[in-house]
Amino acid sequence: MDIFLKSVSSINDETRVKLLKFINIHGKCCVCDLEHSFDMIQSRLSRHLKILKEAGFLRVDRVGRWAYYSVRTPLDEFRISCIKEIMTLDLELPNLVKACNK
Amino acid sequence: MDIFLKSVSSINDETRVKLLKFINIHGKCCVCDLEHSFDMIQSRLSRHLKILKEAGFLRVDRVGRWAYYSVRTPLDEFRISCIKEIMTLDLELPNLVKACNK
DNA sequence: ACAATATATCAAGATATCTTGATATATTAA
DNA sequence: TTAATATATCAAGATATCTTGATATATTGT
Repeated sequence: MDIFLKSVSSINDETRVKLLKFINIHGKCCVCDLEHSFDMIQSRLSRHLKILKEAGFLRVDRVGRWAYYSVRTPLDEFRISCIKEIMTLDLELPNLVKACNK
Repeated sequence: MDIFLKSVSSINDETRVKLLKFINIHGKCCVCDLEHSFDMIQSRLSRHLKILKEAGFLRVDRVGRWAYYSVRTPLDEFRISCIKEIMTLDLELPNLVKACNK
């Protein structure tokens, strides 16, 4: 039950649904690109990414000072169906802005 | 997005997940049977059933003074996958107690 | 019409979640 | 080693959700 509720509560937020869809579309994204794409305060973004990660939707790869978030794979059937449903939603997503000094 | 978040938030609660599974197992249940099965205060139960109904998971049929809640059908794919996942969860559900004067 | 039963709704306190700004940590460049 | 960049975490206020108890509504039986 706890794991189920963790998955569900992680997508019970407009910001995180948009982030998840955005990352699913663009693939691996570093935090600062997301920060600038979404024009979102960094602490807020970091928190939302952590929640999606701990819920099993995202993974992080750390390279140097960067953290790259991407959709975890393989995903179980339920999380796949959640992402599938999120992909059908008509959301206003920002354009990808490359902003950090890589 | 709003409809999606309504569905998701409706199953983002342990009580409602249990109710939904219970009703899916037993079929049509009236409020007072649920009330006694779950040993739950009536106002609380009524509120949770309303949330599941408005989220599209349940329907109500009123017969005389009784309200029977059952899983709505047909359900879209996403809600089906939610219920499917909930059915796999190892939850402690109460026994069905028939308690009203029908 | 009156009482009893079944259900729904409301108000208020308790609890959880979200946002922001400040600060901490870790890596790289100079 | 110092400064700058990228990311994470914490504390506190703002907002939303849950629970309870009281009350409202609607139906049935007498």
